[in-house]
Amino acid sequence: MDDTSAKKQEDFIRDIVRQEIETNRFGGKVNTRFPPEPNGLLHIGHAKAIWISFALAEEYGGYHNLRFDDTNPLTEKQEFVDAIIKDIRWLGWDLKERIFFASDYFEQMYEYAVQLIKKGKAYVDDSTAEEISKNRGNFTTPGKLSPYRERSVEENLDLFKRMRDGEFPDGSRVLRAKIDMAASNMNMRDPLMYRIQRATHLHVGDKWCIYPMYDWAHGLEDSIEGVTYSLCSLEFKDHRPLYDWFLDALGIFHPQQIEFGRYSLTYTVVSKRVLGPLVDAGVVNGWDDPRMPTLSGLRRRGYTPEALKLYCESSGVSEANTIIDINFLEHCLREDLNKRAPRVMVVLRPLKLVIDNYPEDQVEEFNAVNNPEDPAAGTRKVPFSKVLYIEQEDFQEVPPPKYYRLAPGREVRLRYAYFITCTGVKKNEKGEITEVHCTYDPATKGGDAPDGRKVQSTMHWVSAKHAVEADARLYDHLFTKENPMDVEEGGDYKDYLNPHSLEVIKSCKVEPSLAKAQPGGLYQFERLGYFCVDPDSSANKLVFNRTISLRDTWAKIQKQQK
RNA sequence: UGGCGAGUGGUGUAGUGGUAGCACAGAGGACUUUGAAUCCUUUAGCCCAGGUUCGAAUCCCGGCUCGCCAGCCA
Repeated sequence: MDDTSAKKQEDFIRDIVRQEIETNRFGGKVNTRFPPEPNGLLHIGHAKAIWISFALAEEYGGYHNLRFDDTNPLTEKQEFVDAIIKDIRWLGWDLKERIFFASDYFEQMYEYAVQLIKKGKAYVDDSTAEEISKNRGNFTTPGKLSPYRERSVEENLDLFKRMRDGEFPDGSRVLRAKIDMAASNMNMRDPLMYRIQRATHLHVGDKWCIYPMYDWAHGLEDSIEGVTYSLCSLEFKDHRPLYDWFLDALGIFHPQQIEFGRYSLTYTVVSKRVLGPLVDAGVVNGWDDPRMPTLSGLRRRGYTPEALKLYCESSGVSEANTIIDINFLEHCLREDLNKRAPRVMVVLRPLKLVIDNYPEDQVEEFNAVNNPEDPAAGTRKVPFSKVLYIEQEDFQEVPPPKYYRLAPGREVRLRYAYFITCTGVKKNEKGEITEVHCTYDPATKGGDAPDGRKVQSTMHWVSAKHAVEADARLYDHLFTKENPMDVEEGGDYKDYLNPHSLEVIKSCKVEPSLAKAQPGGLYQFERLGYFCVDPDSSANKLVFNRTISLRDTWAKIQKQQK
């Protein structure tokens, strides 16, 4: 990733790393990893977790591995491997060749397990799953020792080999570490290391019928890869003693696990358990629906990797689980989009505007600035004629207080074109306004009055006969409640789904320069917001997603007036 | 009612024994050919109670609140 914007990062993890560099614990090396299980798509929370690990290694010149923690073949799929790699690359991380699979270490893990058995620190248990669960005890009661706990090393070795060789049915035996059935930390009550599970593995096929458990496998994977700092979320804090125990028992390279808080966003939920049903029920249009917090959803929505990076690095790292105000994410988005998005004029809800004193067949072209934040973006020509479209919201027959836009008798500026003065309206039989009529002042060509008079408002417009039609999809938060998971008695999170999270507007009028817009293209529709071209667009129909609106002071005033 | 962790403005974070700072959000204003952007001003905070100290957000002690943990999931 480019780090032109990188500022000095300070957090408790970097404090630890800095201290350990001074004490030379790892010879100055800072290597990290991001270890997803390929059983789902990455979301905004993962983007932050990836940033925490990868940016740290990058700062210290270490490597950052992507390692698929593929120890449970029942839930894992190749499509997720592919999607995860795509998402991480999209975020801007250079993975180089450093993409690994836990399953590549299965043989080595097996050898390590044999070592533990030989040291008398692991045993094969023939108990059923229920027995093991029951004998584990609970928070206040110690567990009971398994009747198989004192088997001889020879018997354990033999049984474990035969587990691997497929002599026993699924679930009939497990390999467990011999630690302490009375430990207050449940993870230390003789945790399982291997289970028998016949399933075709996405990466190693049918080679194995025993699969390692997370706690056993994870430290080994880190150790084998030379990861120095194994960063994970808070819920693994209780697992660290076990992580350490395995590595110490084996006497192999021992990385440092450090846990950080999970990050959530207001008006959002990232859990598969919640999002899955919404996808299945068609509440959203798939995992990459622009309302989804998945990286594929954010990408389709128009989020940029740079905006996400800004969000990750400026939202802090701590040991508390937090819910970050989604306003902050959106602020980061606007920050980036403002700098990069070309400006363009689009009328979402058209209202016909006729300039009565403008010559019938005349067409003029005005120069429009592509991006005031970036002079290098240049200018473009925008055609102007007698009949235009303006935004319905930009005209009020009876203007409310503080309304600056067009109203009968009022003069406003049409951006880059002329000052116009409203002379009247035409209505249909239902009394709805169908046309607004006005006159223009030829002396204000380009948008400046030679006599220095001012107008209160500048409005966007599109020439009717040059307009291209497009659909616009306007998005809002998926949920109406800050924390949708904080449900009231008898309710559930579905009660907080936002019924207005998607609004589709047909037949918007866009300026002709947009005719050649390509999927993924990002624009600022002046005065409206940032939009991107959706992949649903075709040669004869443009579809735009509203990525995020512009900050809207007028909307705020209107709210106050209510 | 066991273990582990966390509590600083509304939100997120800095501060590690010496004037509680930053960002977002909120409020007000300047500027403006986007009611955008930009700029300025401003509201608002150390979970509670003891103790140590000249001095405590920081150290000690007790309490409270929140989160996580009893998968052959990760």
